[in-house]
Amino acid sequence: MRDLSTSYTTREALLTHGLRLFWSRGFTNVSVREVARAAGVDVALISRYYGSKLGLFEATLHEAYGLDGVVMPDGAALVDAIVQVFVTLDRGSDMPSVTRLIQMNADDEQVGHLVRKVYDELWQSKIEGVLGDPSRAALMSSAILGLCVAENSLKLDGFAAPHLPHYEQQVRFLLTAALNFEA
Amino acid sequence: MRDLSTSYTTREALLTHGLRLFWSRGFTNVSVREVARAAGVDVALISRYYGSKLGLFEATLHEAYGLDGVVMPDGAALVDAIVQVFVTLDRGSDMPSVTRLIQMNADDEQVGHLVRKVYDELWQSKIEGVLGDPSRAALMSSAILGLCVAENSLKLDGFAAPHLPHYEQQVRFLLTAALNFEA
DNA sequence: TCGCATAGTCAACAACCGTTGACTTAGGTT
DNA sequence: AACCTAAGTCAACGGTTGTTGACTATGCGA
Repeated sequence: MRDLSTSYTTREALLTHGLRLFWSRGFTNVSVREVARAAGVDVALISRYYGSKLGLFEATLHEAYGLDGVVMPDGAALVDAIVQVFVTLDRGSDMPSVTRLIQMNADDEQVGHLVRKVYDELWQSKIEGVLGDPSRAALMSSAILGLCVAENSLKLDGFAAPHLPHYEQQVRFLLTAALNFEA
Repeated sequence: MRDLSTSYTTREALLTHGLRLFWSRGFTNVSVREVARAAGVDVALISRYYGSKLGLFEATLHEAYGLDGVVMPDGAALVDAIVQVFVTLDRGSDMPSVTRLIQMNADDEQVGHLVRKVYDELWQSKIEGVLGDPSRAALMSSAILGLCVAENSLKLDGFAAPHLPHYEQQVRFLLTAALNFEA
């Protein structure tokens, strides 16, 4: 049987709802009281179990991106993989997007540092490992970020409708261009 | 002689310091008390003169981007113009960058709407007017945004040092690529 | 000189923030 | 049964937020 001890359930509930809320509205815009209310538990339990609000946030980071060892293909397949993860997977899914995470938490210095570390460990370093060239990898990252910001934050007309056939084509185009960059 | 009536000076001081602070740390992360302290005036004067915190923010938007009618060139010169405004002008200058403004205020829905409107009026619609193609214009915007986010928010290694000769080259490359996008 | 509108000061408001410590309750072990 | 550890509850702390209204001071026109 599954372990139904209350402590486990509470911790998990806090983690789940913290994840959902932090990712939808950013760290600073979500209060611990709100997370606790969503999880149906007392506020004090957050401090008890995760030490602090930041502790809970860090836990959600590990929960979301902690252990998966994503293997990056190279060449044109790299573009496919990125498109799949950043476009197909992120869109319409509950799974939090790293790029969305970045743009939602650009305001807080402390959190921004954490987020940056996650992005680097999860994507930047891997893309760099595949491409070999840090400069080109950085350009690819910026292309990814730009597309995400344009869509989520700026809500540009061209990107506003996710079902548009243009979108994936655009993403693919820009990524391929960045991939072929020569310094 | 210059008009030295106190009311004018106070309004201007609030506007100036509000501009500086809002642009450096975002709307939500700056308190009205902080702006008032920087301006050397009482907090209540913000509500008096600008109605509310949001009112002051709107005023700073108009102050920064209100009246200048930027004329956009076309073709390759468009890339030059964008590079000049978004890279050369923004960097190291006190003049607030629109892209920086966008990324700093992505968290607040109310402010985000204002910021988006400013960006569209100031750049997106103009780029679109020059290129004719909304899809390509959106792609250029996303390229611009990505470069800005990669540099300011993510602080990627490749972009961390503004004096790097690579940077302008990268910007130019990605913008040109987006410019040549064909749907 | 008498108002009077405006500028500026001050204290307080109600609401929210993250965090803490004392408390009661329950479960399992000796 | 007695004990003890852990879980959960509750109220309060000190701090910050944006905003308001009553107050005084100043300068200008009648």
